[in-house]
Amino acid sequence: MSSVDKIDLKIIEMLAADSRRSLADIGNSVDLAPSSVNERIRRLVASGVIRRFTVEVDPAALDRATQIYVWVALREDADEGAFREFAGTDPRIEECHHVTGAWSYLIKLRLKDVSAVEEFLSDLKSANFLGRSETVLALSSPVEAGVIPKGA
Amino acid sequence: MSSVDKIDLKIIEMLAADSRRSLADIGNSVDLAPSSVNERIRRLVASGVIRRFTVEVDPAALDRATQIYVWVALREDADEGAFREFAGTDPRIEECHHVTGAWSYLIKLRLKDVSAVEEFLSDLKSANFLGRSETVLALSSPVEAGVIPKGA
DNA sequence: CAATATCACCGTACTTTTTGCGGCATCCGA
DNA sequence: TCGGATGCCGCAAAAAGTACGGTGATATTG
Repeated sequence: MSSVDKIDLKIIEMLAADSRRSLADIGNSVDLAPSSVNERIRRLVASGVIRRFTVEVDPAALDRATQIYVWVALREDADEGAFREFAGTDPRIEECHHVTGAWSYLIKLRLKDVSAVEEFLSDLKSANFLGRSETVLALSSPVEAGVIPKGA
Repeated sequence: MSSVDKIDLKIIEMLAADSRRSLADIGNSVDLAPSSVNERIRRLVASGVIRRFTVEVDPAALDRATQIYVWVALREDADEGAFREFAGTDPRIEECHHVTGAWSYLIKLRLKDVSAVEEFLSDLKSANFLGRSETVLALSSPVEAGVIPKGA
């Protein structure tokens, strides 16, 4: 079994904080030789526990400083498969969840500014997805992660 | 001014997809010498455009496969500063936004399972933050990022 | 308009890190 | 108790990252 033990967890934590740390450096913290740390990381990646090495970027630098949530009820006749496809492709959509409650989907957007919301909604509408929707703006975010551009 | 030109953007994209790509490899794609790519990355990090090198982890491996949104209205007498402090510290909270609309905060949680929601709400309550709340479960997520553990 | 300063890039030499692999101890199952 | 696996180690080779002086283009200024 691929268990992810205490040491793996510590390694993951260190990599999450700074994935450029050297194997020797990490090895020091977990009391393992560099080659052993390497082997563990290799296994974590191979088993899919670590999905990818990446960078976290300042949203403002990418013109995506504005965070917006949109509750969506799809049209009765909407092609739900096509909608999911659209959601996965559109770079403005950071998250999209099928949710409990009165609405069917919750979409999280990252946009340049609030004026871009209108364009997004009109895109949804012209693709015949949109029944009703409700938009919520994030005014400030005590806890927020940076952006990580979607994989190609 | 720190502009982030076309080339920087491409570099960022490549690093986002795989931050372990070699400078030589990246250099090939943007037609720059390794040392030049290095210099650009150094500047992107120094200027804060790239916030950190990190890893994206499978939520399930960290026992955080369940995504939950909680609308929160703070108690009238709640210490808002303390609440923000709490939100920033609690590892269960992935995001916390002050939002427009009927509720004051929108919190995104990553938990082991739905049963952990109750515990979270009771924590909020016993810290005297909670006025009213409404919980929304994510059933499935067409678009979802992996977890990136908060920095220490 | 010419002299000069600045900037980004390049190539090379140097250092550090990663990677591959044989060998060894330990733990488990037969 | 006897394999057999598993995880770790250390070393050597390969690769990657880093530092830096030099160069040409572009911008600045007298």
